[in-house]
Formats: sequence, C-alpha cells, structure tokens
Amino acid sequence: MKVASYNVNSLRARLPVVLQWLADSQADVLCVQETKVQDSDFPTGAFDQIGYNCVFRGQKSYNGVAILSKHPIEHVEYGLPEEPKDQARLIGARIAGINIVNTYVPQGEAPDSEKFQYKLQWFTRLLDYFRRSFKPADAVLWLGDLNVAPTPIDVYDPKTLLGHVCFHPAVHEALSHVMTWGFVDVFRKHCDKPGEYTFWDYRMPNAFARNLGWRLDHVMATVPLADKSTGCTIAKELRRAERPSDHVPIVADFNWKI
DNA sequence: ATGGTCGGCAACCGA
Repeated sequence: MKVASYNVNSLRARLPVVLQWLADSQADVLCVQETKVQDSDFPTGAFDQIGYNCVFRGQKSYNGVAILSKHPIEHVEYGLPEEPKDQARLIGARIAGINIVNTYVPQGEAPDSEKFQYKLQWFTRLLDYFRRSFKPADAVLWLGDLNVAPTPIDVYDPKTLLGHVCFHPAVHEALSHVMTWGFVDVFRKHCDKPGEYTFWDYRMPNAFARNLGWRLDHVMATVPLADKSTGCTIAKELRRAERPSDHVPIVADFNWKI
C-alpha cells in the first residue's frame, strides 16, 4: 500500500504533473492540499480516466484538500467538527481499512498575528478530533502539509529560522502534543539524515539548487500502522518538472493487504 | 548586475 501527500499549489495548474506522477508511481492513495478549486470545478474526469476515485472539499482561491485513491473511499468527513469551520483544510476517509486524515494546517502568517493563534488552536482542535474519533491502537494515517518543520535538521538554517511560524517553539509544542497521542513520524522512522526537505520557497533565488528548504509535509502513522511501514521517500525529482509546485510529494509504503 | 516567484483572479492576497 503506497500512500503519498503532495501540496500541489493549485490542482488545475498542476494537473499534468499530478497525472504523470500517479501513472509513474502507481500510488494507491494521494492526499493533496492547496487544490485552490471549488468543488463544482474539481477535475474528476481526469482522475476517472486513470482509474482514481476522488473526494474533495475546496473553496475559491485558497486552501482545498482532496484524496485520490485506486481503491474505494468510505466514511468521508469534511472539516474539523466545531466552529470556526474551515472545511477546506481537512478531509478524512477510510480506505482499505486505514483511517486517513488529510490536513492543510494553517500557515500562521507571523508569530504576533491572530492567524498564528488560530494555527496553534487548530492543532488543539485536531487533537480533540483524533481523541474523539480513534484510538491509538487503530490504523490511522495523518498526512498533509502540516506547516511545521519538526526539528533543527528539518530546516536549512535552524538558528536564523527559529521563531518563524513554521519553526517556532509554540508550534513545536502543539505538534508534539498531537504526536504524543499516538503518532510516529514515518519519514524519520526510516531516515535520520539532515537536509531532507519537501518545500523550497519560490521567492528565494535558486532555493532548490542550493537546497534551502523545509520539511513541512508529513506522513504520521499510529504505532500498529507505523510498524508495517517499509519505506518513506521524498519525490524530489518533481521539483524539476515543468511548472513544479513549491512542494514535492512524500511517499510511504506499508505492508498492508488491500 | 538597477532584476530576482507563483497562482488565482482581476487588485491585490497568501504562501
């Protein structure tokens, strides 16, 4: 079972890249974020043609999440349960007996902004959602653009970047609380190398060539599922595609019968 | 070296 997460930065702009990558990788499930497309305009036909089911929740211009799957998608849920609703940041479903939660965590703008408080609260609300919905002994996969680089080896310059909204003590604390509920960082189970990133800022000159990046996209699994993971890789080659996203996919393999 | 990112969407906003 191959499961991946990819912040596409507009699904319609990235459609050729996504379709080609699915054909090449034969991923069973792809969770996408920042689809930037309203539900009425979602390109379902393109995925139908290559044998992928899709569920999605989007809005105009910003945010938007979707799950693409070769296998039937069951028990679909949209958004965190309570107010304030932002349904276009979370989509959950069950596929082949695995509970998949795909999130686009708020970026947080600046540490002194309202949006940063909202980001911190979002993690708290997500933890409540996990507590209410599942047990740590269940097969749960939490994937997405979490907008957190968890440790100093996950950013290109930890000294300078400390305090950034994606590399901030309060955010590390917030992520840690959710992880403590029962998640394993599947990438770090398989690789302890520094400098393995999933995001390089468009605005930074030659960021990819200089590897000035961040590891913001994650596959987190509960212990019973993490025990069955056989590998986790970052599809860096997609950053060299024509019209690449600023993010690349992270891909995890599980020894899991479908 | 006097420029230097994308995408959505129609003027700027968000990342």
